[in-house]
Amino acid sequence: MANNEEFFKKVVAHAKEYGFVFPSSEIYDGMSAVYDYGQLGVELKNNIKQYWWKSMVQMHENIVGLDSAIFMHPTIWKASGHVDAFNDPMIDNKDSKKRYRADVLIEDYVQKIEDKINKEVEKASKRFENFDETLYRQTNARVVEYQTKINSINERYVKAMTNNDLADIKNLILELGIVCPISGTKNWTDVRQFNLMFSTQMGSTAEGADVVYLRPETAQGIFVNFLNVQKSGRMKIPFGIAQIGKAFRNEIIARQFIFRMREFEQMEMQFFVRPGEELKWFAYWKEERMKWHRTICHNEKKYRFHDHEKLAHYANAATDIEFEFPFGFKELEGIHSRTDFDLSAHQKYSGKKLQYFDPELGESYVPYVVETSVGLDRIFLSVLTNAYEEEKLEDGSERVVLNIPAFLAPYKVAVLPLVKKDGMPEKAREILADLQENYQCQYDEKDAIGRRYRRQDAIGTPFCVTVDNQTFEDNTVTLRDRATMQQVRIDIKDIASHVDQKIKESKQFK
RNA sequence: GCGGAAGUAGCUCAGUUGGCAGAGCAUCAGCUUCCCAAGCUGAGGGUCGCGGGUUCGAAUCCCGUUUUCCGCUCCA
Repeated sequence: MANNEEFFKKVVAHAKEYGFVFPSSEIYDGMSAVYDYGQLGVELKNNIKQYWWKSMVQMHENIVGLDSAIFMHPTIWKASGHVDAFNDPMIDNKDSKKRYRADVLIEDYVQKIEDKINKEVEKASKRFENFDETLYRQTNARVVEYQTKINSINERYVKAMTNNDLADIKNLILELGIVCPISGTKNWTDVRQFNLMFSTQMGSTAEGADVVYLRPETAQGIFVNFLNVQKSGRMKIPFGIAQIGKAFRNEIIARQFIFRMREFEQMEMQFFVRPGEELKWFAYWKEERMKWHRTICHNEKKYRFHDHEKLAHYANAATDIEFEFPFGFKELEGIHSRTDFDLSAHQKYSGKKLQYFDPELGESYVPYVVETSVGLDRIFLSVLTNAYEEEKLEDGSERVVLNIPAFLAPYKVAVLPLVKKDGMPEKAREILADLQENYQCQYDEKDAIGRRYRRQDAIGTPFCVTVDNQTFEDNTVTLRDRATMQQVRIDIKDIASHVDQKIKESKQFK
């Protein structure tokens, strides 16, 4: 594990050093869990996006795209359950360092009182055979006393929650003498509210402004546009809507570099199906998506499914595709059978019908939804961690190489004059100009050729084209392969077709 | 959020008891070089994370803060 930690640190350092990922606002000390993509990172990220879009939208005639706004009507987040699901008050015990939900602590306390009541009543009823008037009265009085206490606790708790009076919830915990089950102490921190969603105001005056949220997932933008797309695109079920976009989550703790960020990018596809057919499609997409991932990293052992046993409120089946990062197997993509939860909720909250008339069945229904939702930044990280390699070469020297699949590599070709004289730079720039039409290319004439090859290795450029003296004799160049370091001599006019072929091969699933 | 450690040039780090801010690599310019980093000459680059305090004097001591890493915690 220590090795993996070291390895991961090296990948992170490499990402920064070569311009893949920078900490956000670095000159102002940075922002926790926010990162910027640099000149190489943006290329890699865009390539991943394009590949996903092509696979999902371009290659499926029944899937279309969408780009919905980040701001949405606040009621959407009530309908989706996001507003209610994440307003728990939390409290920490300073001695045991354990965190609890303050409401659960109070509920547990109330539960204990109820247990006491039950015990007493049970005790009393056992002696019921030889009826004991005194005991009956005593028990009755105590039940009333407990019940009053419970009621007053509940009343105060509800009031505090309604007024968002977190200080009073803490007071209540202190007054009741609730102790941490682990440390047994009452050394509590203040109660704090953790809300998953970022909020801001819309409207230019403070008084007239409404609270709006930054979307915590892109999916809802698809659901609320379901009928727009279906009708304007004349879509027939089953069909899908795909979207790539930013989402925002106010994570309590965000670590592991770009794995969990507060601002991140999702690539989602919501597939609308007939009720009752959702599990069939769930199985279909589960398999399809796994195949897709395996074109990015050809090592099958790096991927696995993690089926959810405990399902979210909206799902009737769910699985994750996990990737083996240096810090363990972690979720890359979620595939969820969301039932009709979202569309039904929006139908209810908006008062608008969100139904589809199925001409084959001759009836209307709220479609069921199967979702594929993948973290773009996580794929990025999986590509990077999987690509990074420190090689010991035969001559004893070392090279750091990023084995990024050619079809995703930030730069496809580097064009290099063997030496900076004899017209080689000019010839190289000629070739470069030609290749730039189709590929992201680099030109480099500084330093010895071997060093330049290493520089390209370090940023994952799969091909290096080198102009030498022979180029002027027969119009050929050498083409070096990143992985093997082998060179072939090919005609200048064949470079493009050669590179094309290799790029194509790089995503072939073996 | 709690606890621990760290933050000095682009990177890796040194900096003694508080006394002129350093090295290697990298970068840039030039020379050399016909195929796999570390040849020669020269140059640029730092408010020592940030703010305050102690001191004649702080990278160094103290307090606060922030970021990163580790552990805990959290993650429909």
